[in-house]
Amino acid sequence: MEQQETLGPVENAVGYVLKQAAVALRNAMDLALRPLHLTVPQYACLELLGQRPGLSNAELARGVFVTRQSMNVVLRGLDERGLVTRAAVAPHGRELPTELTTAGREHLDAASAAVLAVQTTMCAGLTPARQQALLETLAVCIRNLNDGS
Amino acid sequence: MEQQETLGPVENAVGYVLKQAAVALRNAMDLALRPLHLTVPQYACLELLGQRPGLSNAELARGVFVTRQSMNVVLRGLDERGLVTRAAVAPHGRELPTELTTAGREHLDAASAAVLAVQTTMCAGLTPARQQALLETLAVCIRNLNDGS
DNA sequence: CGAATGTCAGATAAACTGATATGT
DNA sequence: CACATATCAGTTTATCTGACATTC
Repeated sequence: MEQQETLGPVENAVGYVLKQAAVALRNAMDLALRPLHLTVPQYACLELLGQRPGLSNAELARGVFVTRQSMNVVLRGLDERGLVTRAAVAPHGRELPTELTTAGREHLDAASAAVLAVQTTMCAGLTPARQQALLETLAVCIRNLNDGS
Repeated sequence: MEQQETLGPVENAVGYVLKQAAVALRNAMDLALRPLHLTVPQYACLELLGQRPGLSNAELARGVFVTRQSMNVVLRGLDERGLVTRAAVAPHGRELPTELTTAGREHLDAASAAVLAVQTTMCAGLTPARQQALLETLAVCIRNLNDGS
């Protein structure tokens, strides 16, 4: 197996490395969340709800950058499992505010700890300054990409 | 000192920002490659083949971090469109070396230019030193994540 | 035999677009 | 009416696991 040969331009492209990092992170999070039977999108939804209770489907969708339709699927799954509750009637418009149940809160706490561990692993050996620089540089990249579209 | 509460912890998590950047990049690349009727995995395969002609399916799969099965699908698509050719008989074992056709090379050249433009857009305003730091920091993250699994 | 490879088949996850109904 | 929301339905894309034959 010739894994560590000469590194061509491919391996040095920012996009390539960025994708690789995202995939590795995704896999690690999947693994960490599997014991809790949560997918990454489900976790993201719970986390957002934990910080901002009462968000509606459309608001959650915007918060995680997916369509309302995608978030609807996630939300229904969480609802069926009793991790969230949705208001039966809409207090305003068609918005159905969603909140964590006790079970949902417990799942979220466990999941948060697992995800934090992943993040700690990922950033091992990086000084706080370097982590901050990573955050800021990525923020610039995101803005650059989204401005164009 | 009071942090402004508009940004919750979610938006400051490294994983969150990393995913966001990867999604934004993916969308931008999809857009850039659409006129060429190439998906991102197909482009990645062409790029790798351009730099290392004669790679087999399994080797290509390892190069872009997907399974043999996934790469097989990509490769078949490219073969049917006449962008790559695969040896009819295996010179060694079961490996079927793959190479770009003339049309494949042309597609690759156009795709490379489009992808480079995306990358340039993404990194606008970043000094070479900051780009380099981004690459190195991400490399550390990748290593940290993969060592654990 | 054991290991790597190519490939067929089916399953899944996570997103999408389109259409429809409802409420302000 | 315009607009935002919820949700149903169908589709797409990119992956995966499992199985099997082949070849060194």
